[in-house]
Amino acid sequence: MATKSIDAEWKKGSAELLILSLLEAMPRHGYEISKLIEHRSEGGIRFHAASLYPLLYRLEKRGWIQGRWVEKSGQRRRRYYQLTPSGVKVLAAQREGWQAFVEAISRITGAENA
Amino acid sequence: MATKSIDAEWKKGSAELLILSLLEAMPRHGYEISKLIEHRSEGGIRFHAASLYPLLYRLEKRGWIQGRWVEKSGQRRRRYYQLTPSGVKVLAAQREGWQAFVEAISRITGAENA
DNA sequence: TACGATATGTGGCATAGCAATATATGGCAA
DNA sequence: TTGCCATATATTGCTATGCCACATATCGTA
Repeated sequence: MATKSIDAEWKKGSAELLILSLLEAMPRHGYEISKLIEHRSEGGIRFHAASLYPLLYRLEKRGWIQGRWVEKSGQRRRRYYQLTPSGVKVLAAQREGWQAFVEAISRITGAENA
Repeated sequence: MATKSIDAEWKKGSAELLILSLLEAMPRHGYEISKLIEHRSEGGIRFHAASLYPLLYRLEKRGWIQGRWVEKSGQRRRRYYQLTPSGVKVLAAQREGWQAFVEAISRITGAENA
């Protein structure tokens, strides 16, 4: 139970919001993003490489994030992504959308006394 | 904008929670469920027939809901679904899981000052 | 040498949403 | 009487996407 995700299904769709949010403050690379999500959710939400990297390419292709390779001696090359101006706008819209969605779910699942 | 879903992606996975919640108080049929969700979310969340009916079959197959045909003169036959004891337990677990998920998302997307 | 952590990448399968389409009934308007 | 809309359930086929398993590559440590 503790090794499993909170719910694999619910992770879908929220992935973009999570990644864009984490890139808001500073550029980060893929592995860092996956570890951050894992730690902050206390292991509840986990991104697999096979989901994360293709998603990063999609976000970059849409122009929401911009990646650049950083090579430092003593470590494998990393691709750091940062939010583009377009990505900042999308993030704001997604935050609003997420709020609205959570409220809608709340109204539907909790209004059984109506 | 108003004709579009809040976000098609976020609907994924929450579908089961929505349906189980709506069946908690009383048995309902498919079309009724889709209309209820649409109205309570003020059009933000909408279930298409091609998603809803297969989902209802899946839930019934898993033993979480039980359907029965109701035929009344003057209207098309309807299939009313009600929660099974197993479904009640699953609903409780899904409610908890949803809460935990929303909190985890909040921690990840809002902790950029850490 | 061997293993684990870091770091990125991909082929292929399974799931699942949705557009389009179909069937069937009843009410209402042209 | 013909046509259209709302109700109500159902399926086919396309597409998007998550994940298992595997691969590549570097570094530290035992």
